Amino acid sequence: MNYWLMKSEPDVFSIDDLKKVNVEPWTGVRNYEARNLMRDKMEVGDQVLFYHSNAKVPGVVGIAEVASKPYADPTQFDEHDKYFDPKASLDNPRWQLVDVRYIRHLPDVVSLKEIKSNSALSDMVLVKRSRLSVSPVQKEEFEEILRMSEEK
DNA sequence: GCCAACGTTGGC
DNA sequence: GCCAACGTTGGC
Repeated sequence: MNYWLMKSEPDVFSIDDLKKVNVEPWTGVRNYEARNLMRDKMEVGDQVLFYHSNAKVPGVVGIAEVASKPYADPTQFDEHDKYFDPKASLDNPRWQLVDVRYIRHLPDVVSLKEIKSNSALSDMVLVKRSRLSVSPVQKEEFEEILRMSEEK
């Protein structure tokens, strides 16, 4: 069992949107490191911290899980899609994704500010590599964030 | 809306 | 292979 943090802009796709659809293909990742994590490291059932970026209060808002094996991101082949990639082909796709399934909202948002001020979380990849949209999380970090939310 | 950080592209 | 130019992310 692995743990991850995945960012989404709530104006584009929020935790409420995920709850409505239940399962969502995580389209649009165009960063090789994030892709490699989804392609090579994620397993069905892995737990995901759902993070709102570019939000009024950036932070972790819910829990999701990895719901599929990796497969080619279909938006890379669609020339009308904003994520179209002319260098990708059906024979040789560049971008892989996984499906993500809604589990639950956290009782309270755990903000980036709170995460940064918790010394137990100072090694989080989220903190150290702020622009990476898919990042690994330690089990202890995952549990600490749940605890912070429940304690509010 | 600004802008720092940083990843990507492409000329050489 | 270097690196300047450019584009994107995401906090503030």
